[in-house]
Amino acid sequence: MEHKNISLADQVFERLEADVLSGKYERGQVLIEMALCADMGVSRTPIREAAHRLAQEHLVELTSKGITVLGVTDKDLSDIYDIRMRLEGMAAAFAAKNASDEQINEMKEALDLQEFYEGKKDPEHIRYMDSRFHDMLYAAADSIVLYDTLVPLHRKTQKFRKASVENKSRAEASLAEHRAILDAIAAHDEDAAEKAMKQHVTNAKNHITKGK
Amino acid sequence: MEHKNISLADQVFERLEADVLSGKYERGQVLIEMALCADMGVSRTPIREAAHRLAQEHLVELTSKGITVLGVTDKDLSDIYDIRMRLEGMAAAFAAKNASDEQINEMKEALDLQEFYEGKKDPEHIRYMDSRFHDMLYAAADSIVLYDTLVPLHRKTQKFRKASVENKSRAEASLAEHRAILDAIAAHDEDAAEKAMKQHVTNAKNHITKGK
DNA sequence: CATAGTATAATTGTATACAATAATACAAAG
DNA sequence: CTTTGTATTATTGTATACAATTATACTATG
Repeated sequence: MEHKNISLADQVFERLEADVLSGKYERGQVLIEMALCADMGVSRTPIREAAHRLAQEHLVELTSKGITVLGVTDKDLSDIYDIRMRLEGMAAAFAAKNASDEQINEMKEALDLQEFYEGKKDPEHIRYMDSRFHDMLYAAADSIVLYDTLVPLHRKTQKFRKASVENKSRAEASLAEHRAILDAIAAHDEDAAEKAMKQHVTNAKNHITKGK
Repeated sequence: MEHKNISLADQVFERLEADVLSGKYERGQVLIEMALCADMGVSRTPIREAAHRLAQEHLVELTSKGITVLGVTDKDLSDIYDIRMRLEGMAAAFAAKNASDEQINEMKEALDLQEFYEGKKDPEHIRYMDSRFHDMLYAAADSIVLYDTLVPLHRKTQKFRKASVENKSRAEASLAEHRAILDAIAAHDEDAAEKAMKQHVTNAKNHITKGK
């Protein structure tokens, strides 16, 4: 892998976002800039930059007391899936229209890898390949606005997807749904792609919010 | 009006965003932090914070050369309306479900004012009341995620709405569409609200992208 | 004991100084 | 004339110093 010149601020942002999304910091907890500086071994500047970006995504709130953790509530999660139901369908339709043969092949490889890791019962990699498929699909849709809108929403659901990838039957169904979506995209059938994706996100939501 | 304790960074962000969206800075133009400091009479810290927030919204790009203006392209605009078609419909449905009587009354007052300003041929206020109606509807939908997703998209279309509010027949049609949406919300008819909103955004897109 | 007031401390907001990197101009060599 | 190497400059990234605001603890007073 290539190492890009990633700024400290970017690194802090990723780590802080991951810690909020993973639940390491719980809702209501107040983080202090200086304490984070000591934890991460950087000055306040990159910490502040990251905190402000998190605030823009409503994952934290900045007050005179410090950085209050908000995280993702059950209501947020439900709303995110409702939004994704509509927008991922749109993205799939766009991808069906615009995807190049190369992009389709790359997505197919991602799904083959997903199948491989399911055989090895490797949840970490399964989740990664799942994210990768969606990310590649967003890219194939060829819409910066759609990409910027969907990626943060998708990331916010990550900790909740853990249970799904560890559940064999849901993981298998998810793979089959991905293949159906890709088939429609490969056939450049926009309607079919949109419907298949809508069904996929609906199923994912039902599985994740079950019992909540 | 109450004066909230708005930081310099917030002020710089609003001004910079407005200048990018209004076209004062054109696409490709490179802004330098120090030059902006001199323009606005503040230090680099708030300028940097604002620039990074703009970068997160893809309105600018940060490189070693400076702050490159991206703005909103025609393709972006088209995609934004496609997204809004789906999500504003969702917001209207949510609002039909959740809006309080007080919120419905407030929206009605906003539409009455919109009608008043159309009579006075005051485009600036027409546009403001239009934004206000949509913003109140987002709030009535009672979904932070939806709100955070839609508000930036709505703001990005602002400079393109200028022509619409100055066109008498479109402005009148827009008001009638708003009233139809509000009627459905007041009746708590989710499907009707969604359909009415979808039609409204579709019409708005058709009017704005006409000839592009 | 409750409450108001005040001094202190903690925290963020802002400005500036310093470091690292990347762009640019220019000169020298082929 | 082109190209390559180098010195200089311009620009952002980062750390730190300072200011302003807000929270907190404590004391005096009723």
